[in-house]
Amino acid sequence: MFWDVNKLKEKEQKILDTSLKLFVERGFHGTSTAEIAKTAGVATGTLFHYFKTKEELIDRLYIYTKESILEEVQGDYDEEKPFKENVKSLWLKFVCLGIENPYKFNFIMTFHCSPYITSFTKGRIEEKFVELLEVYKKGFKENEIKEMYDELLMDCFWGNILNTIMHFEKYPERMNQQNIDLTFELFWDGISK
Amino acid sequence: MFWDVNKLKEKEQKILDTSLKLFVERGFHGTSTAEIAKTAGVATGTLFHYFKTKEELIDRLYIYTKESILEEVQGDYDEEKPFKENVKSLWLKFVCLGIENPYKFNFIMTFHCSPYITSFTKGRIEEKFVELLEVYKKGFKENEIKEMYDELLMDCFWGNILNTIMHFEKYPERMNQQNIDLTFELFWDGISK
DNA sequence: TACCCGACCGACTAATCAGTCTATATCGAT
DNA sequence: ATCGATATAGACTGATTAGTCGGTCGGGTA
Repeated sequence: MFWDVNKLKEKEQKILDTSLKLFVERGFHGTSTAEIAKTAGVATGTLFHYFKTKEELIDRLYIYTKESILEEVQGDYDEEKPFKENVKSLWLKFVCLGIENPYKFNFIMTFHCSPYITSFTKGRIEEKFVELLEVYKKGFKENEIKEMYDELLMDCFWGNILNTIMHFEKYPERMNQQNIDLTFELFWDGISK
Repeated sequence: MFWDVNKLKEKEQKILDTSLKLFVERGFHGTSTAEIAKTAGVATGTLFHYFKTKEELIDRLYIYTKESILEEVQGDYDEEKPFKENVKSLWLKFVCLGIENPYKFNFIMTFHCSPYITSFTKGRIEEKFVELLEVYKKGFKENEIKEMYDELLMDCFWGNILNTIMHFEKYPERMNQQNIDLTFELFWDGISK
């Protein structure tokens, strides 16, 4: 039956959610599978039923986390609006998402360089992010932006977003409309001619 | 004798160097003390002779790493030169240091948020960095900089440095005078009024 | 009814871990 | 030459680890 399909996946889901939290708080090797299972309220046998190895667990957690972020930032581009507003809108969406989901972003920041995630997995999900930004790349070329190669522009964009999220995580009392606008201007005025 | 004093500390030094490399590559819990000892070419007994616990090892490694960076960036401020040049000179020193010592910077990035380093240690070394930047803070206030609070300015400065290091680590073929100058302008034009 | 398959469990195992212990070696000082 | 202190070694230990195994349970199918 339909609700049983969901119920079946409930434990798998719980294992993923628990792993996200524990991996961020204590690291990959610092979190035992026994601890994940216990915290998630399942047996170790169940954990290894869904995930063949601990490596497969973190690998699939990486995909799951990145895809859930990607889903929330889809098809946002509005040709009617000025380019800067489009960029700011995307930037703001990522920043808000990061502040609302500190564990997800922390996990990605910590593990995107790690050897546990296979490069196949990294590449597969990276492609989707490049796709998302494709429509903006054209805009950057047509506007009053400093001359630079795509990779630098992308790293500046991402770097600024991650930096902003970490900053407001550190100083939550500073987070208000004015300061958020300011941090975007820091990025925009930097890349503007 | 003089060279014997150095020789005595040789193994301690080797343990620190080896730990830096292994902790970055495989994480804290992912690196066993036996592995560190073996790679460093000492016995486990020797490792625990110099470092009471694994926690003390990473704690002292953190101090050692940050202090070695700090030492190389001291007393650089030149009242004669324009402010922007002073800032760029400091910025450049950090960026070059980061590119020359990827393990050191990677270690700090990975572990400055980690629970293994005691907050006492973190605080003690953080003070010295704040001291270093004190002389620049005054300069920022007196120049044509956007109005913002110190913590945001500092996070932008550091964020840009770390971002730049990571970018050129990823695309070493892009690293040349022109692109390094450009990345600094990205920061400077961002914070400028 | 019978039986089959995937979900789920937790006791179990072989390997590995951080840290200890005891023994020897080498130092500088007297 | 002798001595206390420190440096070094590596076998050893109790605890913990990732992963296994043999089993129960319950819904779907024939």
